Order: sequence, then C-alpha cells, then structure tokens
Amino acid sequence: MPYDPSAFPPFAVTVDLVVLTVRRHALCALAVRRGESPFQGRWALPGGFVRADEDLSQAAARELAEETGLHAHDPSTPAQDNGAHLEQLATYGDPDRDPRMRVVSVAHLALAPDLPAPRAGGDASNARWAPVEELLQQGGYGRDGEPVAPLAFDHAQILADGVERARSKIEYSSLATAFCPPEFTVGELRRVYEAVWGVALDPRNFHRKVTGTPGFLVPTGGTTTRQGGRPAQLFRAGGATLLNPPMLRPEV
Amino acid sequence: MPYDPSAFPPFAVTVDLVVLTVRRHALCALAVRRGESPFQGRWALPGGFVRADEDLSQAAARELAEETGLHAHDPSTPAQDNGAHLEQLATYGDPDRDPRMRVVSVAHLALAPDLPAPRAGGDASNARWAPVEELLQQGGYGRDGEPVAPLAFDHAQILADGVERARSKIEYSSLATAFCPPEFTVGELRRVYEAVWGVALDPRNFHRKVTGTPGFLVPTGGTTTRQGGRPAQLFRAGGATLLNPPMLRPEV
DNA sequence: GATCATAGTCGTCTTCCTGACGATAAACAC
DNA sequence: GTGTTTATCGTCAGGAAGACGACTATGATC
Repeated sequence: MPYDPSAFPPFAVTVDLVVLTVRRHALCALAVRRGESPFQGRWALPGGFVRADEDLSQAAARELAEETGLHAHDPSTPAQDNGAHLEQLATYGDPDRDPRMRVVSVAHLALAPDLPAPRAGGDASNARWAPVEELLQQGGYGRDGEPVAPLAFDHAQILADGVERARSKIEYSSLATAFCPPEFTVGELRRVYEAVWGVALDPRNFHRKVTGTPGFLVPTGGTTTRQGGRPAQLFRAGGATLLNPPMLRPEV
Repeated sequence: MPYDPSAFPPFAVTVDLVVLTVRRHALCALAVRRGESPFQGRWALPGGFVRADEDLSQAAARELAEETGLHAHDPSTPAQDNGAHLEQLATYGDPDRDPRMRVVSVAHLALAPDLPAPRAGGDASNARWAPVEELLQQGGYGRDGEPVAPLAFDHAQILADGVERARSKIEYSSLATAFCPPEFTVGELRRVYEAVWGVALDPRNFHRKVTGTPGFLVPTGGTTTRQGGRPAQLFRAGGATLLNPPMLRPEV
C-alpha cells in the first residue's frame, strides 16, 4: 500500500549557518543582509533550502561554500587543511518562526580561521563579519553609533546557541584549532581562547597546559615572529580531538 | 508578493524519541514494534509526525506522553517531580532514510526513572524496555538466544547518538538524577552512573564527590533501607544543574 | 541471639593539576 | 644600548581525585 501523503503536513526545510571566526581579538559571526521580505534589509544568518536529493550536512556544506568559499571537512578529522569545521547545531521549528509558511531550520555551526572579506553573491555590502556581541544586543547601538536592528527571524537565538556551543566545546576538545591557520603558535591559540571566552588567560599556564597535553599540538619545527617579540614555535593540530582533563574556563 | 511554494521541495517532519531508563543495573531504551511497512515487525524508536500547529518540543512531549504516560518538564528546571527530562538530540535527514518519502526526523532524548511496563496503544507486546547493548548489536543474538534484527530505519545511529549524549552529559551536569525517583540515596545515584557508563565506581570517592558539590544534592531528612544494608540518607536533586569540576568518567 | 553479608559513611595518604607569579630568552623599535 | 613585546621555563601552595583502611547500621541465617 503506497503511503498517503495527506496524512502529514508539508514542511519546508532549510539550513542556517552560524559561521564563527576570530578577527581582531573578537569572536565574529557571518551575517548577510536580507534582500527580500520578510525582514527585508535586516541582517540574518546565511542559509537556504535543503534540496530534494541532499543530505542535511551536504546542504550546510554547500551553503557554506556559496557564502564564504570555504569547503568543510568531515568533523571526524582534525583541522589540518584550510577547511572549516562544520557540525550540526540544533533544529528550530516554531510554527510561527517564519510568517510565510511552516519552515523547519536545521542550524549548523561552522568554525573558520580568519578570512578575507566575505562574499555573498559577489556583493560585499550584503555580507559582513560582525562581533557576536554586536549582533546579539537587541536594539542597541553598534560600534559606529548606528542603531542596531535585531537579527531576522529567530536568528539571534540560533546565534546565541551557536556561540554557547563553541564556548563550551573548546573546553574539552581541540576545536579551538579550527579558528587558527594550519600552522600557529601557542600565543595565537591562546588569543583564540581569550576572544571566544572574553577573558584573559595566563600565558605561562596556558603554554604548560597545551604543550603538556599529548597529541594536542605537534611542533612543525619552524618558528615565526609574526606576533612580534621573541620567535615562537609553530605547531599543527595533533590527532587528539578530546582534551582530558579539559581546559578550564575561568569563573566570571 | 506571496511566497511561491514550488520554490522548495516538501518534506515530512517527524520526531523520534530515545527514551532511556535504568533497569536492573542496565541502561535500557524504549523500543516499539512496527506494525506496518516498511520494516514491518522490526523494532524501532517511538516517534511520529509533527503536527501543523506544533513546535518540535511540543511534538516530542506529546509522543512521549502517548508512549509512556510520562509528562516532560522544562529542561531548564531540575528534575523534582516524576516527569522526564526531555531535550532535543539531533536531526537526521538523509534522502534515503525512509523509502517512502523524504522525511526529516528531529530526534529527542528523554531520561526517565525506572517505570512500570511500557504501553503502546495499550498493547504491551508492541513496546518494551531493552538494554541498549542488545538494541545496538547488529545481527547478534539477544539474551534469550533469539536472533536480533537491527533497529528500523537509521534508528540504531540515533540511539547510539542518544546514548553517547547521555553518557557525556552526566559527567558535567546533574542529569543523572533524572534517572532516579524523586527521593534517592547516594548509592542509587551511583548505580545510575555505573549502569550508564558501564563501569564500577568507588562508593567512598563517589559519596565524597556528590555530597561535597554544593547544590547538587539536598538531604530530605529521611532514610531508607530499600537497598539493604545500613540505612542510607535520602536526597532530592538540588538546584545546581552544572557540575564544576565535573564527575570524571574512568578511563577504559 | 550470635554471626555474617550488605551497604553506607568518614578519614587518610599520595599524586596530579591548577592558579599565581618570578625569571630568563630572543626578537624589534628607537 | 635601552626599552618593549612576546615566548618559555621554573617554583610553590592549594585543591581534587584515586586508592584504600576503618567503622556503622541494617537484614539474613544458623
């Protein structure tokens, strides 16, 4: 007996992306300006419909490539190329979240090293990296004094969930290296933690922790002075994906 | 301009439930027998279609109540009544996961205290609590020597993900109390950890850890000897939901 | 009723990890 | 050279956890 399609209500399924990076010591997210109603002209997270023959992760990887040019690599492999870390975040399906129709959005979280200016269909004015605090403050004023409209739809909630996921996950995994270029110094990795958590960490204890955890960092042999000061050893991300014991986030 | 419904492919959206409990020192999941094709007669996770006016969490709570009689309480509140903990797990949307049509399933994880026999539309033979190892072993043999068919659809993967979520989450949260009755002893809580992790824990160190963590356990004043031996203090779950530092899962 | 098995609770000791912080090293700017 | 910046090594005290001894209070058994 063939299945009766009238037995269930039809949904549209989309993927939305929380793409995070660290720029100028701040945790930033990719935002795109909406060109059409609803929420026309407002900032939103990038995303789009899942196609009929696509898996959810494929759809997310496709949207990520379209918006940033980044290619995602499998979450099970460590970040060693220039690709971004991509993982499913959560699914949002409030019946009223989109005024047009019933849309269920499967949000994904992407972590990327610092990138050149974003592109959104070639139009740079319609995509930007914005500090997450700026995107999350409701009805406040941005860095330039302009009033800031909240993100479209429920994207402020999605972004907040993505930021919280990233903040907690770098505690017990080597995920912070996804924010770094393929080779990086201990200091650069520490600045990632400081930016994501919004705290200052002791450079000496941090150095002891990350270099003392087996499999976390692999020295490449090279050094760099791109941060100024004494030359620092360069490392690549090691095979270890779980940090045990975890890196402790300082109390507020 | 109204939205063009032909611009996106229609999906069916379901919720599937990983309902876990601890019975006879084993982590068990609720399984229901499928009455119709595909996978007719095979065991599967309970679930169903999301209705047109329902949020995803509402749909999950409704399915949970239909299958078990349990009512879910908000995840932000600690487990103090007999309700189950319910949280979203992940979403599964492979184009071929259901041979009938394109179905996206938003899986949820429910943790419940030990319950009387399950009910599935009043027919007990179509629902049971089964140890998760039994449900996850592919093509093996169950406790009674009967051959075990793998779960229907991609439900083995969903169950594995739910079990892993539960195993990791009791490390750093007070979620293990969701497996306990409203009042419980330290030993009962320890047996929950032992069943979920499949390890043996030192009773003395465990006692020190959980009673020494502020806000985790609140003594009720009563005692019980239902586990035999010396009477044990009864506790309720305290307000603390996060354990810091976490309970450490022993190495394999 | 004495003995035993069971489970709960309190302490001790050692080891490891962390946070705080002093000190040294190697580059660049002037 | 002097000062500044960043990296790296070392020391010390406090806290948490694993290993484990000891004692307590029940019920079960002979």
